[in-house]
Amino acid sequence: MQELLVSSPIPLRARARVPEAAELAGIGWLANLQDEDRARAIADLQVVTVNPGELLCRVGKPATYWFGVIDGLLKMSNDTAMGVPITFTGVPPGGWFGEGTVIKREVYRYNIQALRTSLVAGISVETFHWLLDRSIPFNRFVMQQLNERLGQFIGAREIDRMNDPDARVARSLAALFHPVLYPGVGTLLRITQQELGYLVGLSRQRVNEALHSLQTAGTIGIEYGGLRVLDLEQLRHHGKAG
DNA sequence: TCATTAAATTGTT
DNA sequence: AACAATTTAATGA
Repeated sequence: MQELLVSSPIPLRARARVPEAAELAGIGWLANLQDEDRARAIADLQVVTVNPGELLCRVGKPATYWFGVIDGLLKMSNDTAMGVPITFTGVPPGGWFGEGTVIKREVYRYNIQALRTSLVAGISVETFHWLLDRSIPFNRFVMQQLNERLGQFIGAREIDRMNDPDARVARSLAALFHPVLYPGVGTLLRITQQELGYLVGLSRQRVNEALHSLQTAGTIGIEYGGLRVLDLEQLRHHGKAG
């Protein structure tokens, strides 16, 4: 299995550019804002293409941007004090993260790494706070975001303790298909079996086996370079009693 | 637009 | 981990 290398030829900041109209359309919360607020948000928005293996956030770095995935797939990993990565979460299109640390003006508490070439948008801490101070729709969005993510992290701990690989794959997949946190995903998630292996912590072969088991059960559909959800509730509850 | 080739992804052992 | 089979993307006429 090839290791995901960390490369940084040109700093992300230097590669950032102004987003195109089609890219703005993929940012759901913009539509909630009043015209004036939206204009300011768009004026501050930047996008950057992140290459596979590149780090977007590093633990300990001051939070300067609030990020969202427009296209691609990122991996959020927390390290323990001993440096052993413990929790993994994928961030598919439509997902925004970092609000917790941005609100408190602290340092990032996790690493964010691109699993594949991804297009990531960001607004500055200043604009984030400006919106937080005056826009109720923006506050609603952030609050909902925090609430849903809390539920996900609780679920992630449960997944970590499960020893049935099929259930782990199912529950991790269900998390990626979360309609509120990741509205950009829809019913077809673009992810390879290799990438899913990285997220769940299983070999590609085992992931392949688990996916076929889920497909036979009618829970998902396997497609080239992606997975389609046929029964989200069954995915969510896989491995639960009752 | 179509045919050919290379690259990526999946299926299997 | 290795390999074959399949699907997509890239290339050029």
